[in-house]
Amino acid sequence: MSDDTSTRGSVRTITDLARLAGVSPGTVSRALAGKSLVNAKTREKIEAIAREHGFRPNQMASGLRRQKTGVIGVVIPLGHDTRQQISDSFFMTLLGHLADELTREGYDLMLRRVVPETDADWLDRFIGSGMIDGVIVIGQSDQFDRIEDVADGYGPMVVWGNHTEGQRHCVVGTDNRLGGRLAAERLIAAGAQRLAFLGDTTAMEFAARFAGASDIAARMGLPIIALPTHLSPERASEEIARHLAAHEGQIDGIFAATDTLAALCLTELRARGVAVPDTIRLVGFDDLPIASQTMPALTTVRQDIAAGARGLVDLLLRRVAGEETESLILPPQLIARMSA
Amino acid sequence: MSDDTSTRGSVRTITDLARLAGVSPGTVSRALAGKSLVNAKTREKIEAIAREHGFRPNQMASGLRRQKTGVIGVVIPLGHDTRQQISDSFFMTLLGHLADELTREGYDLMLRRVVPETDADWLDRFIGSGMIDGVIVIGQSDQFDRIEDVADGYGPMVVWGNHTEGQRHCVVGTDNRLGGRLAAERLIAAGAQRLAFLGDTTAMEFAARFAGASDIAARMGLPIIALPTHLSPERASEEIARHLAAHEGQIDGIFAATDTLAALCLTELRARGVAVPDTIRLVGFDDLPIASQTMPALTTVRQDIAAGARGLVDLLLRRVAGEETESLILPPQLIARMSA
DNA sequence: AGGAAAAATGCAATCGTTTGCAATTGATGC
DNA sequence: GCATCAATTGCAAACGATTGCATTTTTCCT
Repeated sequence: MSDDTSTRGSVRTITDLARLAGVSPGTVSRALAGKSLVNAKTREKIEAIAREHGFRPNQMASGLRRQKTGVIGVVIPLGHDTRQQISDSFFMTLLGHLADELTREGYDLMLRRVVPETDADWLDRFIGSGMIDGVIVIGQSDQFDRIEDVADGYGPMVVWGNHTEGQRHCVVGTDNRLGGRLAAERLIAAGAQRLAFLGDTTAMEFAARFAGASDIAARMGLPIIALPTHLSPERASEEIARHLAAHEGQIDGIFAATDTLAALCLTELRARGVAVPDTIRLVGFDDLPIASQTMPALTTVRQDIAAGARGLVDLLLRRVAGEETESLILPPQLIARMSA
Repeated sequence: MSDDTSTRGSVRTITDLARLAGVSPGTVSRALAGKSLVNAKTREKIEAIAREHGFRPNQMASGLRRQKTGVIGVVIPLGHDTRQQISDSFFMTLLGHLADELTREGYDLMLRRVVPETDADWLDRFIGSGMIDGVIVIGQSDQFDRIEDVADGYGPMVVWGNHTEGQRHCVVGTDNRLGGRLAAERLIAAGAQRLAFLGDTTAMEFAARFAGASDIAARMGLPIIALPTHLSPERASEEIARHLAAHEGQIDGIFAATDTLAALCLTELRARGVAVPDTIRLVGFDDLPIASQTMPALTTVRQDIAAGARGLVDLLLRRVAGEETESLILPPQLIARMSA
């Protein structure tokens, strides 16, 4: 190839480039940074040489000097159930949108999955590494207190999760309690009288969803029970089967904490020959793609993932810039389909 | 809190710590790095102080000096169809496993999504940034040639994708052609005589799957047609509907490039009142969680995602260490369920 | 006790870029 | 033609950790 004369990579540092251009490294730095303090012709020449040799300034050195890395950390704390989020397409979709948003703002994304149980120090370690300008925590898991602690001393952090009155860390999330109310109202409107909640209520978001459903059940004088269930498909199927067997004939409306769980539940119900929505009504949460593809299609509570990602990035970047920001609570929306 | 006396963050540099410990920065560095050249008591003292003040060495500075960052780049090139992979749970699951594997090996993961069309320079830019010790490319998209070019001058790169005879870059992937054969054989064994392939054959992996199916069709003297379909759910549904309408009654076996497409196809077939597998047999690819939850459950060709992630990381780290490595081709496995 | 070898530590240069300040160049006005 | 001022550029000190080499301290042997 003809442009191989450029000996790809022979110009590795700004100093090499400076020598070629016959100027000082400082000038090269300014030229490439687009500062106005450099003569137009000089800049042009430098840019030409840089382009020709495919030169890229070393981000580590730049980061070190400027005390800014251009990288945002995204950390996913995993609960006991290590495999929990790996298959949860909600988190993964959120991650995809985050990557888009951050890229658009010129930031890179450093992803870390941590197991708080085996590594109490997870958040401080990430922040203290000097590699990131800010951090987005996806999911509070059972680490609410630790996050609160960190928030006191570290500004540029935003968390996806549930909002609690008076909390100190900045959070973005759906109004889970309201979502729970919508779900329960729908189940009852569809004729359900004895409700059940499918999900692990030790997770804050899920607890709030359950609380919302309980609000409505209480107001209507109807019973509601919680059926603890893990998120990972292997365990969930079995647990759901047990729950359904144990409460056979005693429930006629199920609110699943997640569409994923709802879909599994649907499979189990079919296996048991239970008619949905005639015998048991079912409502999910998230409005994942799968919700519209089950048979019958899932009635569910939608979270606006794209808006969530935008909110997370927007708030975080303002915090990186030193601003104080309020939390952002997004409204859930009931998507009526066939299952309730 | 009592340990707030540690004035969190007052000890920011190795020099601060050295002053407190009454030694030189060099010694602190050696102590923290676990080198054996430092006295046990000194080390202990330094470690104690470090722990007490929550000290973490700055990774940027360390990376700069050592010319090693401890970060592996993961880049997802997006085709024309920008939204393509965002919802594709195959890629996201692979990403999750990659994060696990890299963490286990002590590396961080830097994620970047790029649109080669608007940014011809995507791969060189990432590599030249000095931020990463190596790069994993998830999917060749339509960038085969560019990847080949880069591979000539840059060692630590491994690509997830399809293997082509004589290619120069190191790839990990499923034997797509064999997978395609398995799918077609199954369809035919289930009674299909007129086959169709659902998917975009301009993507290399998909082309190989189609080629495999065509091998079998040709051997059996049966016809097979390609029905070009995008991956994003919005466009796919509509396109599938059009295909089904256009070829009504002319096909009795469909091989979908992806479980996601297969699931959508199933929904469309149901909408049209077509019986599966009686009238039309359907086989997917990937064995995603959704495959076992459709009605009827999907017969599909499994890719071992976890093994793929392990392979990618293993090969990459060996290349980071300077080794030359061969590509790794994983065997697909037919998972027989109800749809064919 | 004396001396050599081994162990521990300190010193200072280095990684590549940025940036405050000083020095140079060129332009302008009289 | 000279002083003045603005526009460019060069110089050198950072950023924080690492490491080869020199120096000190300790250990151990005779």
